[in-house]
Amino acid sequence: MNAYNEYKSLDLPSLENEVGKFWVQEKIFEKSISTREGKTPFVFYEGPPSANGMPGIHHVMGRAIKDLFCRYKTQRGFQVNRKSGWDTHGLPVELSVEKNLGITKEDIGKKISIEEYNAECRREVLKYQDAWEKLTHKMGYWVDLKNPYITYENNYIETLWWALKQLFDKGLLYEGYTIQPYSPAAGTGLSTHELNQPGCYRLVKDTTVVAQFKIVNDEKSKFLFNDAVPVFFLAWTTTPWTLPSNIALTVGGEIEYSLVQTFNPYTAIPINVILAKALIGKYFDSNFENAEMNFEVGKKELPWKIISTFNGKDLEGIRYEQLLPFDSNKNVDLNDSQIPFADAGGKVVLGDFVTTEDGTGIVHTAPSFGSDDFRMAKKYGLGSLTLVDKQGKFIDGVGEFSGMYVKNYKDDAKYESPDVLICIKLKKENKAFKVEKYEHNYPHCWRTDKPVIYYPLDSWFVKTTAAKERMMQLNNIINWKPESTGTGRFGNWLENLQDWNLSRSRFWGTPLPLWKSEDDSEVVCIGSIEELKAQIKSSTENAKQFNIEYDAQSISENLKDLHRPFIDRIFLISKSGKKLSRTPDLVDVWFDSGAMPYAQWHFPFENKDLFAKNFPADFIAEGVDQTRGWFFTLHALATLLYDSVAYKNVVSNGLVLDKNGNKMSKRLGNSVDPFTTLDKYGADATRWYMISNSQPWDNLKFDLAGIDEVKRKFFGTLYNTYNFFAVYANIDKFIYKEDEISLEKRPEIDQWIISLLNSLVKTVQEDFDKYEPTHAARTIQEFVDEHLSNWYVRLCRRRFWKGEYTEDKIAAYQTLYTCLLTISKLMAPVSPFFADKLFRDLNLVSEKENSESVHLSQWPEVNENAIDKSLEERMQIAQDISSLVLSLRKKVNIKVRQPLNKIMIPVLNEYFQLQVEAVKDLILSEVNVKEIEFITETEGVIKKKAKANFKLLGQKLGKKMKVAADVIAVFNQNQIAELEKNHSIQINLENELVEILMAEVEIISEDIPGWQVANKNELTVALDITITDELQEEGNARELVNKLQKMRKDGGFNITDQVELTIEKQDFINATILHFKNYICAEILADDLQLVEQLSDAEVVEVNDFPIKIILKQKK
RNA sequence: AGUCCCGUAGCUCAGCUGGUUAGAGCACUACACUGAUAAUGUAGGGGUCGGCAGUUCAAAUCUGCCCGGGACUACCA
Repeated sequence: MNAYNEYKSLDLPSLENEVGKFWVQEKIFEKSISTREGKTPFVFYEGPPSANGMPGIHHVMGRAIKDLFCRYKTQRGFQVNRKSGWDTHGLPVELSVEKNLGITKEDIGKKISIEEYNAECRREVLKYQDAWEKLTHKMGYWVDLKNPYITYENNYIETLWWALKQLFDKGLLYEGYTIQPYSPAAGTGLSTHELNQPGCYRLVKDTTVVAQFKIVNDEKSKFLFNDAVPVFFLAWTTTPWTLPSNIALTVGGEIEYSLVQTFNPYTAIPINVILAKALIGKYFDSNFENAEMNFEVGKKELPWKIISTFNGKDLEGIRYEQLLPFDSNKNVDLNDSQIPFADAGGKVVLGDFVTTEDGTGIVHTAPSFGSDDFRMAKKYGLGSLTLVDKQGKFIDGVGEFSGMYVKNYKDDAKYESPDVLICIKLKKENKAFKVEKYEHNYPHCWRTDKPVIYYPLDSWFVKTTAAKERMMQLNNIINWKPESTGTGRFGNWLENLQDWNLSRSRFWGTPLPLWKSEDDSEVVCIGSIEELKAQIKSSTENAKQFNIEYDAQSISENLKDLHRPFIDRIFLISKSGKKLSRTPDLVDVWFDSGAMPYAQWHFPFENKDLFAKNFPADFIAEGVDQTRGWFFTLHALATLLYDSVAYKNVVSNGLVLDKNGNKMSKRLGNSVDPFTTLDKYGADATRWYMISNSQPWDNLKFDLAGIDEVKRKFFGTLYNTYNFFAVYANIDKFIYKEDEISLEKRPEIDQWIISLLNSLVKTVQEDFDKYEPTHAARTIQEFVDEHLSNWYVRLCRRRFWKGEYTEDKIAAYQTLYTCLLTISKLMAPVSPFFADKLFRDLNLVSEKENSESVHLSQWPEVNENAIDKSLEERMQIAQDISSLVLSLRKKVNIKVRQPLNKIMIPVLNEYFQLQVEAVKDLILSEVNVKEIEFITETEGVIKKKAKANFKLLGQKLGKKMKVAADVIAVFNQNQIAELEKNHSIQINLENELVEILMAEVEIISEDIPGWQVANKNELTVALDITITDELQEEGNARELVNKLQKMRKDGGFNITDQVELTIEKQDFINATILHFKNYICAEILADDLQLVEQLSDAEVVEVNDFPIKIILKQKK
């Protein structure tokens, strides 16, 4: 009892296992929240992971960041609730279910009912929940797994409905029409996610055409006509099947276009054409520019001539004739009515997306089949033509093309491509300028392998653009780490904000709570289950009134699960007697997670107070890939619903790459399994490595060797330091029962390490407050390695293992104990297991702290009075001087055990001398030298050197700086003396006298002629290397002690065992033993030392190259 | 294509409100130390600070352009 645990080796994984068990048994996590009851909350939101995939090493990274700030704030006294969550809806779940069942989307509702399908999804979605929970425990991520929010639960969905209803009531939810990737073969729209499946973009050869659009000669276009020759726009397309649906031509306003005189290559008819000047070379051979104007079909030499050149702007509004007029495109659709083509299209418009990289610089625009095209139609009030139906075939009334599939969707062996047929037709009609095969990347439906087309589909949108300005304002008060993600990536995204397309035509997700009449005239948005019940009730009455059959009882039974298909079975009857059916779309899963601040509490149906206390979040953290995902949806919903930010601080962390900087992927086999990593290296070393190696927002090149290094350098050193303390504290029975020895009564070195320790606490606290964990970890590591272990413990070793239990010894124990305990608190957020073990090993004996775990303890308070910068400075001087002396010893090959008489240090000011004198004893014992002699300038033995202070002089001298620096660098001793005496000196710079002040120059002592000298910055040290007989004897004595200590150790003696020593007389050693007998005995714990004439059965050891015979025995 | 991040020793990273000879750890080599010892100390080699321009007396640091790696968003007529 009451002894510090001592360890034989450092085994992080088993240590963590043990600490983890302790946390569970003693409910430490629960206590970390319950003991902060009533304290200021620090609100954290957990971004819900999807448990239908295995966690990866990058999840350890992300969660380490989340965990460390939550733990830190707990230590700072805040109450930090952490509700966990699971993201359960969405495409990935559906895809894996389909894969498992071997079905496709078309089979749903046919081979398998929606009910069974969704039941399968529900089972699938938490498939890896166990693995996730295991990882959570293993890595020490504290989050409340017992009460997670789960996005598929009815309560969660009900809150989403509430949120949607809020938006609906504010007029922020509307139905619109957009162009989306659509697979006619599968009969379904595709998400961008689906298009990004591997292999969807494929290189295909398509028939392309540069079509000629004949310009109408009118007031606007007359500048293009000067004879009877017809003038055409040239426009290129890779999808000729969209040409019958052409509505407009788009040109770039600032792009230069030329009117070119030439012939149609297929008909040899003389024509004038317009295309971008920069692209003329693509269609015309420069050899035939201005050639004689005649041409025959089949000839290669196509003559051409530029008639004029103008800007795209000049073409705006010019009209052209419909390229392929049919019955069905005489009129076009515009605002639900039919308008003649010429009134709603057939003209040139300006678009900023036009480039001169390929094509002709004039873009064929078919609003139904391209999103740019669609945008242009909206902007210019153009109509649209959709001459292709959802099966992917031309509708009736497109002449010979009617009923043809635009791509070979039915695997018809005799299939003829309308692309080709249209090109042939155009050629014949003098409307094609160039037809060729073109190879390009085109998206394909990953399920059917058939080309996707872009097609207009109905969708519901959130009108985020309405709150664009407000969202940007609110973004300014969010503290982004790094800042650039907020101002750059996120800010930019907000500036170019589009409305949020909510609709997904899928099965497993939150159903849109919208019920619509068939004629679209009535829409009801439902905001709660109660409301839906009320609607069913009023529907019953409405139904009665209109004699419609309505069985409220059986309809209400579908309320038990708010998913499809049950919800689809609910229909309503409006006051006007219309049947309202649910819009079959689901809500984008990002809405699920963006609404988690409300839905996790089933707000506003329950927990109103809880929500109020937990909104907005103080802190969230996710990968930078969430910028336009979760970070956006949280922000958008908070702005729209509450005119508030959703989070005040956000850390967006980078990716975890493999050690070569490549993205980890299962396919490449370079992904790192988090479980084996944690098993082998431990969570603490892994977490410490991740946090200390690179800033969270930089990508981490994950290298297992780096974890090893952290384990050795940091944990190894800290463990050694603790073990050192434990071994001696147990011997001396130090249990911190004595009163605290006041700082001023402790030796300088104790004051120093305590000063550094307080500076450390301050820095680490500031770093954590600023969400800069990397600097915090590195600073802690530097303190432990450089200062505590390599200087404090090394210099103080003797204080621990020598002599009586004096006040000095107690001071040493108290100091080291305080350092270790404080370190345990500072490192606890990053490496929670080891920190807790360290804390408890110390505290179980001392019982100084009343917390049973470091994670329940209070963050150390900074004692500003203990911080002594002047002391820190002089200890730095001591370290530098010691290092210089050691390097001098090395240079002349005199080992440290050999004492030397003196070192000499030139002093240039009194303060410096005082600083050195204060740490003199430390230096002398560290470098084993008897005395320090200070050499002042008056003795004239120091060679000095002057150096310009660039910062000061540069501002003063400007251009002359370089010359001045050169002049000052070669100042002789007299000049320096003059400067020191008068505090200024005149120098000649390019024939101009300039006064240089003392303060503008640094003077350093460079050399003491005649001595061994070493320099570091302004510090200079000389070493007297004369070894007198006396020094030699002392050196021998110390060497002998060293050998004897080794014999003790090899002989397996305990540290405290007393010994008896016998040595055979030798000329070499006699004097030494005579003079240093007491010293030797004290060092090796010998009661007596016998010097005898002859020894048999003795051990022979070499002392400074002389063999000495020795018998060392344990005293009985 | 746009936006953002990153590029400093073989590797991982500091330094970047412009200022003197650009630092640390790891790795490598040599030597030393030895009651913290699978630790430690000292010394050494190793750099066009991604490239090119510009601003300036002075640029790793500020500006512009470019190259390479990565992320996201969009598009490919």
